[in-house]
Amino acid sequence: MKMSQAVEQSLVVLVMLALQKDDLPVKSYLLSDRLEVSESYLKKTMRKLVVAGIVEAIASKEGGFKLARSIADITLLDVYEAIEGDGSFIHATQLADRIFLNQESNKPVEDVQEALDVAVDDVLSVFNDAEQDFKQRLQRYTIAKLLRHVSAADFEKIDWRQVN
Amino acid sequence: MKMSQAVEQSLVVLVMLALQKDDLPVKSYLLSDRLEVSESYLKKTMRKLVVAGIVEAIASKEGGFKLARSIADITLLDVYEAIEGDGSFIHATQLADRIFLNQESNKPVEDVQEALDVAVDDVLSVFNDAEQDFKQRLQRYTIAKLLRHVSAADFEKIDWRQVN
DNA sequence: TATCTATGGATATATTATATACACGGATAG
DNA sequence: CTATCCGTGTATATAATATATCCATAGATA
Repeated sequence: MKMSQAVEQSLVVLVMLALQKDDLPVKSYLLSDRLEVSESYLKKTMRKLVVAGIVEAIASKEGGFKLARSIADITLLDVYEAIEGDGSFIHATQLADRIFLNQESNKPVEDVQEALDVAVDDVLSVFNDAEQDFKQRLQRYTIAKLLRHVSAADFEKIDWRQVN
Repeated sequence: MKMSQAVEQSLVVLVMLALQKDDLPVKSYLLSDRLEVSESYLKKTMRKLVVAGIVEAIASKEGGFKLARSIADITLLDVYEAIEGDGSFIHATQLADRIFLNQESNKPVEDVQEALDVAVDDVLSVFNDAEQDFKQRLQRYTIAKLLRHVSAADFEKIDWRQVN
């Protein structure tokens, strides 16, 4: 079970946008060149952040991407869900139903079958709870908190749009 | 980020083995036939459970798979890690290092770079903590607890090896 | 209105999950 | 002992998904 690299990519981009001087939009090729990743893929990733309302896209000359809201309002969970979606880690098949399917003998197990239905619900809710634990931890952390060691004086100093 | 279906498959198989009369070994084709899954893939999955010390394999006529230890000693985390491995959800690339790489101008950002190094460590540890939250929840649940609604009288009643 | 941007669709490639086939070694029932 | 039949290991095939590329189009603004 692995997380898409696009999540890490998104976090790095958001940090760059947070540091951008005057909150000016940064073009996709400036981001992809600097991070040495594919521009096309980065644009698709950025699109997900746009749809999630995390960044704003400006399709124009002198356009690009900028933050859509305060870095204090962007949690790691927001970024994670923007990229990975809000689906569950596990998706319930009806595998356990087949345990007692098509049986001809072994009839005196109806109460066992009922107990197993409870067990299936248990498994799903335990995994669901575990997933919630994971996501709640991500929700407690914002981009602002990530950047807490950047002094106020250093914000707004950098312009990624300068060639260098 | 999705979990392999082999995890659910493993849990169902473990339940079947737990209910097996006299703890007799059950052959792979009996398991795969009943669950209507590929026998080859199920055998590969079972092999992981063997390596993890969760089930025992007996390669012989009248052989098969049986539990290697008490269902009170098999947690959902044991099963999850047997299948998915003990690796991390996220694996650190050095993507963030490139933010300030190859820059010619923008020199007065060395302290920003230091702050970002801290931020990268933060992100990794937050995701790591979230993962630990997830896994700790799985560790609190055993197969025995899953089957707590199966009455003692119903254990040891079923023989999956009977044709039916 | 010209220009440059993000967008969307189609498609290609890489990686991983799932599935199949088969030769081999090993344990045990007889 | 030995024939039998099981799991193991390897190689390979297929499906699904992640990552990457290209290009035509729409949109915003200088």
